[in-house]
Amino acid sequence: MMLSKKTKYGLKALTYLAKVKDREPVQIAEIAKCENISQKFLESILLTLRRNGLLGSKKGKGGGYYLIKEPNEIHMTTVMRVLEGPIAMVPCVSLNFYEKCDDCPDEGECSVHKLMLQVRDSALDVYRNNTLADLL
Amino acid sequence: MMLSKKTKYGLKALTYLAKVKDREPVQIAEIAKCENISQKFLESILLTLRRNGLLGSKKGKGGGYYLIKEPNEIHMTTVMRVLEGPIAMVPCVSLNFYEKCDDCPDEGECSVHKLMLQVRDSALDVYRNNTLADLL
DNA sequence: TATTATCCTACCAAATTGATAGGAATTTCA
DNA sequence: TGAAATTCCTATCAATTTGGTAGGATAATA
Repeated sequence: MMLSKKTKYGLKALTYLAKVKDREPVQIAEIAKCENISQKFLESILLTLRRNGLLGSKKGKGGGYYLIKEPNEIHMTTVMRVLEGPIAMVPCVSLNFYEKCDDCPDEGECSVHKLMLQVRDSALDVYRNNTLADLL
Repeated sequence: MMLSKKTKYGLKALTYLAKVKDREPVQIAEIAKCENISQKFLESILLTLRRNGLLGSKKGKGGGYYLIKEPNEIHMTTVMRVLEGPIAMVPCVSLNFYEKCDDCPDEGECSVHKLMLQVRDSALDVYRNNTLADLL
């Protein structure tokens, strides 16, 4: 149940970009150096953030990555889902990726289900109440 | 960030045992069968639950595992920590297993820290407010 | 003393994670 | 026009974690 480094690094990069004036493109190398992240690994993370509509990019000299929305419009629900996957800790309580447990005959009677439903709701609460702007 | 099967199975087994009359010992085989769990895997899970003071056991004929506390005295904070490990998703916000991130110069300024602190608190809230009895 | 059950250690295959390699595509600018 | 800068993309890899298995040691019962 640890946060993956992918998510950790992705969040740090987003934060870094949120602080940049005028949304100027920032190069991978700069972010990697300042945040102590393996450059190649960060490269792949920024790529998925771009593919999922959170970042824009520009190639060639003076190129790099930049936010395409304002920090207060970037919700942690989105960021977490893109980087870390479903917020629910079991598929049977997932809003977006629901799946029935094949070993569990009755969800209503399942203690795991009952508990994880609460955990999901409380996590969702946090993520919904935080945008990137709130973390600066 | 998925819940491990270890935790899932462990919780199901605890729930199963909580429903047993007079805390009679129940054999691994019975729980495994009723809850659709690999018997050998469940064996190792019950063992760690016993070693961590959540279960008692009895060997030989008529033996098995049983709760040694009442369900309403078994808190989910304990169960989760024993089965799943630290509740915090990053060591730098862990109460019981704190560790400084070596890549992060200032926790107070770290967005990951800020967010995960809230997530930890909200999860802790859920786990503190649930005993095994609440999940029956 | 035979049977029943937990106890314990070691092992294993599959999946995931964090990271690297190396070049293709695109943009800038001299 | 062409060299440099930068993202884009695919493939690969080692280490770790996870879920599960094997096989016998130990203890309790009858």
